Amino acid sequence: MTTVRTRFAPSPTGYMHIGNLRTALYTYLIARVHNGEFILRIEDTDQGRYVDDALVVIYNTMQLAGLEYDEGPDVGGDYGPYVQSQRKEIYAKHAQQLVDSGHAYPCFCTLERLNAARESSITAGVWRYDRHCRELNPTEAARRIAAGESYVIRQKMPESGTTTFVDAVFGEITVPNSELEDQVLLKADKMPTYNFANVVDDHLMGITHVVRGTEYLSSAPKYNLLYDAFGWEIPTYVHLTPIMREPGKKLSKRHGDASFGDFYQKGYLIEAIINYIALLGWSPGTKQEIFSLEELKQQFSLSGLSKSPAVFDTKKLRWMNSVYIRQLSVEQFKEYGQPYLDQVLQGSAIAEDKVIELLQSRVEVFSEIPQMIEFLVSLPDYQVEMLCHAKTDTGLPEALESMRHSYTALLSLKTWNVALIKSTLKATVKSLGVKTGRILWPLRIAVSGQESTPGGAYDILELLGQEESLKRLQLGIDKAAQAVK
RNA sequence: GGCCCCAUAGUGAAGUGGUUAACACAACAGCCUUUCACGCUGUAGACGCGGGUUCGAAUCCCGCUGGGGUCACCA
Repeated sequence: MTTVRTRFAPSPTGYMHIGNLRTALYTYLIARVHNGEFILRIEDTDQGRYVDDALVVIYNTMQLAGLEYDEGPDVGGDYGPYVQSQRKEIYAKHAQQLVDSGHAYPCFCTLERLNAARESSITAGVWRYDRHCRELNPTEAARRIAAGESYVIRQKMPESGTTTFVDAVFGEITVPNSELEDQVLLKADKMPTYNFANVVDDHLMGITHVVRGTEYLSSAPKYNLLYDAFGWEIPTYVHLTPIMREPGKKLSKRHGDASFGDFYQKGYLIEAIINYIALLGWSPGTKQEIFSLEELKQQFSLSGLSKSPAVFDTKKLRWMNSVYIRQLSVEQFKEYGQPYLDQVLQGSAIAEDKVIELLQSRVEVFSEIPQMIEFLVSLPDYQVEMLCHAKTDTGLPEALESMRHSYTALLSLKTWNVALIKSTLKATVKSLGVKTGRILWPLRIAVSGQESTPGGAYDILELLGQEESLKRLQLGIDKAAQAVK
C-alpha cells in the first residue's frame, strides 16, 4: 500500500476564497481519512501576480481552520522546496527531457504573432496554436537558442485520436485530441506554466490524489499525456465543483463576502464555517449535519462528493453558526462576544454578565450583537402601534391602561430584581383578571422600543434598572395617551 | 461558438429499476400558560421537457432545454 499523499496548492493572491478553503479542506480530509499525508505547496509561478503578505494569509487560514500540513514551506519536509519559484531548475530540466524525447519542442513565436493570429481568426476563442515551430529543424532551433532568441517550450499533442482519463468523482471522460493545444510548458522567463509545474511537482512529491477545481477538468487530458510522456504513474484525479452565489452566479470576491477572512471577521465561528462548507458539495450519506473536524477526518469519503455546483446559502450558514454558538460554554461565548458587547455597553451601568446570558441562545452571528442590544443604552423611536398586541386583543386604549397599571406596580418596588419584578407584575395581571400578554407586551415595547429583544420583559426591566425603566414606561404612556386622544 | 461535464422542493441534499421520493436550512401554522429566540409539533413545496428500454423508471439509452467549466507565455 502506497501512502496517500495530497496537496493543497494555492496561489499567493492575498486572500482566501471560501471555495479555495473548501478545496483545502477536502484535500486535507482525503489525506486524513486514509491516514495519509497532507502537503502545502505554494504556486507562485506567475511572478506578476505575487503579493507580499499573501503567504501569511495562507498560513494563518490553514492554522485557524485546523488544517495541519505535514510538509510545507514553513514546516519543511523531504520533498522541498515547497515554493514553485524555488524549483525553476527542476522544471527546466524536465522540460528539456521532454524535448529530448520528442514530446516537446522549443517555440520561437512572438506574442505579437500569436495575438495577431488569435485576433484575426474568424470566431473569437476558437484559435489554437498553429504549431508553427513544431517541425523546426533541431539544429536550427539549437542555433537560435544559442543566438539568444527568446523561446518557450511547448508540449507536442497527438495529431488525432482521443484521450481518456478517469476522475474519481466524474468517472471516465474522453476528449478528441484535436481539442488539445500544444500548450506552453516553460515560459520565456523559464518559469513553468501552472499545468507543467503541477505535473512535475505532483509526481516528484509523490502526490497520489490530485485534488482541484473543475476548472482544470478540461486540461486533465493534457496532464495525462504529460505523465505518459515521462512514463510516470497517473494519479487519482479528484475534481471539485465550484461554489455558486445564487443559481447561475459564481461566488466571487465582488459580492463582498466570498473570502474566508470576511466571514471570520463578521463573527462566524471557524468550526461553523468548516462544517458548513464541508457539506456544500459533499454528503455523508447519513442524516448527520453537525460535524467536528475530527468527525470529518473519520467520515469523509470521495463517493459523497457532488458533481454539480452548489449554491452558497448564507441563511443556513447563519443557522449552523448559531448551533455552534449555543454549544459554546458561557466563558467562550463571553470571550467571543465581549468586543461586540463593549461597542455598546462600555461605560454604561448595564450588567454585562446578564446580557451575555440572555444573548447566547439568540445570536446567530456575533457582529449583530451591537444592534441587538443598542436599545439598552438608548431607546429607539418606535411607532405607537407597536404597543398593540393582536394575540391578547390589546388595542391602544388597553395598552395605555395596562402600562399605567404596570407603572404603579413597579413604582412601589423597594428592591429591583427579576424575581420581585416578576411576582409584582404577575400579581397585577391577576388582580386585573387579564391575559399576561396584555400587561407584558406593551411594557416590553415601551422599555425596548422593539418587537424582538434578547430576553423577556422581566429581564429587560432588571437590566435597565428601576429609574430608567419607569422613565421609558412613562414615555410610552405619554405616547399612547397622545395617540388615543 | 467548439469541446467536456452536470441536472431531485427556494437552497444543501438522500436515493442507485419496484419507496407514501428521506433529512436539513428557509417559509408558513400551532404549542411552549409574555414577545423574540431556543425547543417541540405540524403544513406547503421536487424527480426540467420529450421520446424510448422494461411488467415496472428519479434511477438505463437518445434528443431537447437549462446550468457549469474550458478554449493564455493566468492559475
